[in-house]
Amino acid sequence: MTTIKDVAKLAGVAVSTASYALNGKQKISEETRRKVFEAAKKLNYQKNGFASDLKSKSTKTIALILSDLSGPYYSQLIQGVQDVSYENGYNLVACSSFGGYNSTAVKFLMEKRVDGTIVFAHNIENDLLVQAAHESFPIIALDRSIESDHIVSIEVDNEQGGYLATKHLVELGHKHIAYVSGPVTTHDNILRFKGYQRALKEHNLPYKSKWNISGNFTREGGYNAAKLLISQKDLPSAVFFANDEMALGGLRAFKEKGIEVPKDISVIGFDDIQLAEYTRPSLTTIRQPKYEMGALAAHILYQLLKGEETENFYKLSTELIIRESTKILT
Amino acid sequence: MTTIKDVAKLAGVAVSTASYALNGKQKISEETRRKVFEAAKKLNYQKNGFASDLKSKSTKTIALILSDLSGPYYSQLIQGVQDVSYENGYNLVACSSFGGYNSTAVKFLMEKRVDGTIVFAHNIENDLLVQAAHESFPIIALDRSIESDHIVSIEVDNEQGGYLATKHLVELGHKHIAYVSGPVTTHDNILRFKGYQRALKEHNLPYKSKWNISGNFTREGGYNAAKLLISQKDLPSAVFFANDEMALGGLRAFKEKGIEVPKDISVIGFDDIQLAEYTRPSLTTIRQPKYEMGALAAHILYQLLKGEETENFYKLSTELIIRESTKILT
DNA sequence: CTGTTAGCGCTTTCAA
DNA sequence: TTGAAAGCGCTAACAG
Repeated sequence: MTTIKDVAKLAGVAVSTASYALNGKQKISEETRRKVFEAAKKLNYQKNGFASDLKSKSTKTIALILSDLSGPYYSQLIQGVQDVSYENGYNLVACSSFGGYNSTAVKFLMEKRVDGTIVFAHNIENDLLVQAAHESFPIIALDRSIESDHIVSIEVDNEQGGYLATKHLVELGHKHIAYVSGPVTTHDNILRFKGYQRALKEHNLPYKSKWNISGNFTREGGYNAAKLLISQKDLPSAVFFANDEMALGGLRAFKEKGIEVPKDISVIGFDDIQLAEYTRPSLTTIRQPKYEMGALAAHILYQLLKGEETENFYKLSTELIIRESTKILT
Repeated sequence: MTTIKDVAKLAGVAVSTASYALNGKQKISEETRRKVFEAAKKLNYQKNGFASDLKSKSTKTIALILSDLSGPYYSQLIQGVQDVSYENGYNLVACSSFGGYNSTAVKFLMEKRVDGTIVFAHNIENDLLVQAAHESFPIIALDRSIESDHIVSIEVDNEQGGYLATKHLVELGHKHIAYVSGPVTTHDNILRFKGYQRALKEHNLPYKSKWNISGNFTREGGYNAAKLLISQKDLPSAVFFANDEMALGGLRAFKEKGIEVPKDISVIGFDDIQLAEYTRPSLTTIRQPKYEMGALAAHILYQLLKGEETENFYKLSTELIIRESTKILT
């Protein structure tokens, strides 16, 4: 590997001069600059990133930590982060927290290989984030609330989303509304369920636990939950699936049993994944502002990096997207 | 920031001892190790990744460079890379080549911030890769063929895919088969088109240039191409869209004009994107082995990193996926 | 088993 | 405008 030393030697200047020239500092004469660049080119010199980072104590890059790099779910979020990063002249790398303590994510968090990070990965514990955060290493935590210095959390208002979904069904005249939940201990699920209950209560509708079925946030789980609902007789007139994946499974189960959506039963999901638009019938759902979330996260991170003050908690609203899977109860 | 020096001082040992202890080297006594860890914990010590990389000349991480980090298209590819990386105990970061010469990707390529890289981004030129590649920095180039030391290319057999698609249509009895192409200069498009022509020739079917329409690889382009085909009268009985996105646009155009797929016209795509399964009718297409491509790329990269020999060129086969959008010509 | 020390490749202060 | 030299935080060779 050729180093800056080699370049300096070939150009017949001092290392410092070579460094100044290569980095475009003003104080170097045209002549010298040219010589240095020539030498660099001849040797196919490529700077060693670590060495310069080590010295300058800044990498001009941030990391986006996701629990699954390959999830299409993150697409818009990434887009938001990317756009804002680009505007700010920062570099962005994405890494996965797959593998827990041995994951790339944890390595990046603990070894400060970047200037700051945005974390959207539930398999990383709060403690670890608290430990990793530092004045010179701010962290933006998505979809969790965490109170600590140098950490800002951004959450989607899941409670409001749950409320919105349920209210939509109620306003269509539905009085018997089932809730297919995600893993019961999940933060997201708990809040969506709270919103569901609040809407019921506000409209004086009773909550029936037999209509609260667990679906594990998976397509399969939603399928099974719908099957269970059907086998219970006394089918509700509407079902709120706590995410779209489960709703997809539910749609399939209803179709298999000859129950027509939305004629016989209304279905609403949560997330607005890409597929929601393409199912038959297309899926009414609650849209999470994912792009905005990513953009906001990046924006705040860059403020922090500039030493500016910010709130340490943000909440984003959801939006009801009405498609074909819900209709007025006749 | 607390450094290893601070830890050593607090523990009352030398830096080297602290380093050995922290890195789990054998030669340190239990007692000393304990002292060091205690001190590290008390100071919330976190190692500086660059410094150690600089010294050890290895990062144990590779980069996956994509032209668009947020594209759902890459999902399976990433999965393949990730799985194999995990098995090999390497870290993986993904970065985008968006922004050309100022992109994160180029920074990582030129500044050797990782041990090696897999590139799937057409906006990075061959020259740059050739320049960046080095014995200690192997590069795997996907979907392009490039001949240079320390670079291995992996391609999907686009020609064979084009042939397969066309042959499928021919075998269903179609004699009038249009080709909706991507940008005409694209490597991918050229090869798919070649395959199309080979299949025609092999079955003694004439090639008609009026049935070769450009669609730019976009949904919109496919839509327009289909419209054009329709307005030309003399509609072919089958259309091969050089990718699924265009086929989606085509499907919409046909539906709008009351032309039924596959009754009136057969449609085949290329890629097997996730949506292909969900359109009405679902889309017959050519699947690219994306997971395999990612896994193979990573596998080869790790071989190279271990100093083993490999081929410098690999070609992967495609597969015909028959769904509803093609049928026997009656 | 532990300590001393050189040095990875770079940036930047200071002096010329 | 240029050069000499210090030192970022760490690892590892070597000596004890």
